[in-house]
Amino acid sequence: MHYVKKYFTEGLIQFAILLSLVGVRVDVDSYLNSYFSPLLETSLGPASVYIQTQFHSLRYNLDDYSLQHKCPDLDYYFTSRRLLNEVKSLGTPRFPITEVNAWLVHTVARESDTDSSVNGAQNTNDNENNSEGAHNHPRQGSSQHDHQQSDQHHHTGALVNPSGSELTKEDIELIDILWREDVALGVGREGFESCCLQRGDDHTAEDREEKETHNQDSETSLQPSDEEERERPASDNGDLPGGSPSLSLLQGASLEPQSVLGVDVEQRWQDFLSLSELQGIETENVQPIPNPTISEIGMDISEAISQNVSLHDATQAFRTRSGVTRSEGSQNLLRLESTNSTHVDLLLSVTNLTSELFPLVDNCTRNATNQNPLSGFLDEAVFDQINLMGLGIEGMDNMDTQILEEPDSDSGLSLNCSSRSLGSPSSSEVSSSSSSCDDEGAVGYSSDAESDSWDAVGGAEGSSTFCHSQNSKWSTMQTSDHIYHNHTYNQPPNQNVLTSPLQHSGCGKLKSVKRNTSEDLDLSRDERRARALRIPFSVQEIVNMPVDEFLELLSKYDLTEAQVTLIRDIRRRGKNKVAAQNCRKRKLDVISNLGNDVDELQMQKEKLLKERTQQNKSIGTMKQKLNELYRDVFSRLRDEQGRPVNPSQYSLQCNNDGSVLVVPRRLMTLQQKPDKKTKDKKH
DNA sequence: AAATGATGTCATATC
DNA sequence: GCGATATGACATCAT
Repeated sequence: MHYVKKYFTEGLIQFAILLSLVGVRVDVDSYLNSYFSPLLETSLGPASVYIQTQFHSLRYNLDDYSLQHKCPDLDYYFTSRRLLNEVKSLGTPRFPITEVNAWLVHTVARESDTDSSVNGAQNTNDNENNSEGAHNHPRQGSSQHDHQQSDQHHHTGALVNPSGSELTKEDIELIDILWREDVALGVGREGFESCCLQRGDDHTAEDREEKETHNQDSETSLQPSDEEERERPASDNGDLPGGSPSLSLLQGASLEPQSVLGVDVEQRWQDFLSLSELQGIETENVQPIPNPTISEIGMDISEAISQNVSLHDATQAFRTRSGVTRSEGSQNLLRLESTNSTHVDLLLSVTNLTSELFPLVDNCTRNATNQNPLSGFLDEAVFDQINLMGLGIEGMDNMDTQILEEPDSDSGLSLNCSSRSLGSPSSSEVSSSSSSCDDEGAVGYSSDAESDSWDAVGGAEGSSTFCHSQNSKWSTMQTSDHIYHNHTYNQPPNQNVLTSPLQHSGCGKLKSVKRNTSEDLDLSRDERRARALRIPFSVQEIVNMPVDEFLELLSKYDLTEAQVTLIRDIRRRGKNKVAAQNCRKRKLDVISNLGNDVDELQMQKEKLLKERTQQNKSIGTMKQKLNELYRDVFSRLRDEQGRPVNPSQYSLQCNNDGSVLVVPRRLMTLQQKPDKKTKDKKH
């Protein structure tokens, strides 16, 4: 009787819990109080409240809201209820009860596998449930039924999922581990556990211990409330102490004899149905939750992962027997194992887990909620969510693949480049590379890609079909990847043979070419031409070497006509370039010198002008003094009669002997005329 | 957008 | 005559 009571209690509590999972608090208290009030004292109220709030806190976690307390108090619960009632009053769609049906399907599946004795009753029950149209999907039911009848032995200890694949014991263990981690989160642990009771008492005992440890260690927020603490002793009469009330019920259920359990589960299901019928208002008043259960479940599991739960082994074992998703999970596992493991890896495994679990839910709910017009809502939501998770993981998978592959590809490119780069200089000696286009290794000419670019530019002189096929291969490869690589190979950077210091000062045409390919940034036109024709000499060498050496070089090596022409042109242009630069420099020097000369002459001119001014000034002073002297002299002169001499009629004449004569001006004019005549005659 | 300077290149002259 | 050099002229680019 004790077991019966426990199972009734457990069933009802499960029902309440499951309803709470979908955001509904079914008012079963009155029902339970009226029939099972002693049992209800143990854990029903707290359990439903607890799980409901816990579950909604997960929903918030899924929606990236702020993290909620994992142990919400009753205020939160009543707030949630109030809000849900408000939403319900708005006439929002009713939320289907597919969650409940899903777990019941698990229960049926488990019980169908327990033993043959139970199978008979189970099959009967399945048939009954199928006839009711509220339990199993017809396909699943029939397949399950067929499998069980034809190959019961094969399916012993395994759950059968709708797709026909099996959930073996390892899977169940995995699921159990996941749920064990989620037990504190309260997501239908009991329902799932009821499916897994077939594992036996030993295993259940182990689980019990693990449950306790996990409940005590992982979720501090899930510590039972005071009310729960008070009720714990009541649950200790048949249940193990510790953990949440749901856990207590679970443990109690696990201790049940399976034979009784199979009947009781069905009885509970019948009770549930009757309860739903009796409280149709309540079941119909199932309160909607926007985008609820699947995301919550998914996040529930992922949150279990986020709790540093080491599910690695379990998930791995789980994956190894999965189908496509398992293989994907394995790939993901292989990629991610090297790094921090548990989070993403387990998320992947959980995704696979959900993808394996929810088909059961899908089919079962579809079966169980055929009469519910909203039965597809949850299914679509479920699989949308799963798909989203899968897509997310696939996206992450791709990202990881890229991350992991890019270095390889990049390194491969580098290897290609380096290998080619290493290969060419070995054959880059002039003696071996000048005559044949097969020889790539001109000194300092690492790439022939310039030929195409050069030809495209139009700078080809002579036949540039020289090794064109090979160049084309190079060009396609180099235009993007080899551009910024060092082509100096074994040569030191300062010995880049194609780099002429004079050619880096700036070149107009070169700049125009440079814009065509980014590789041209460091190469002049002649350098590109020389590279294109595989000239085995550097431009600098061609330009700067002496004439005799240059002629010897031309005669020594078997160069084609185009090469010789190009070499001569390179030398001519190079020298002319230098000459032009020198010429301009000289011109500038000449201009500068002429400017200096102009300045100097200007200064000299100014000096002379100043000097002339000084002289003129002196002359003026002297004339003034001379005039004064005249006046002074004539003022003192007297004629024979003693009269003053008129200066206008007489003038002073200085002779070479220093004598001074006073000569009448008339006579002086007469003397000057014959002198002029004599001078003119002389000329 | 025009002016200007710098540079490369070609043609030509000169040595 | 050849090569080197010098230089004017032109084109192109950058400022």
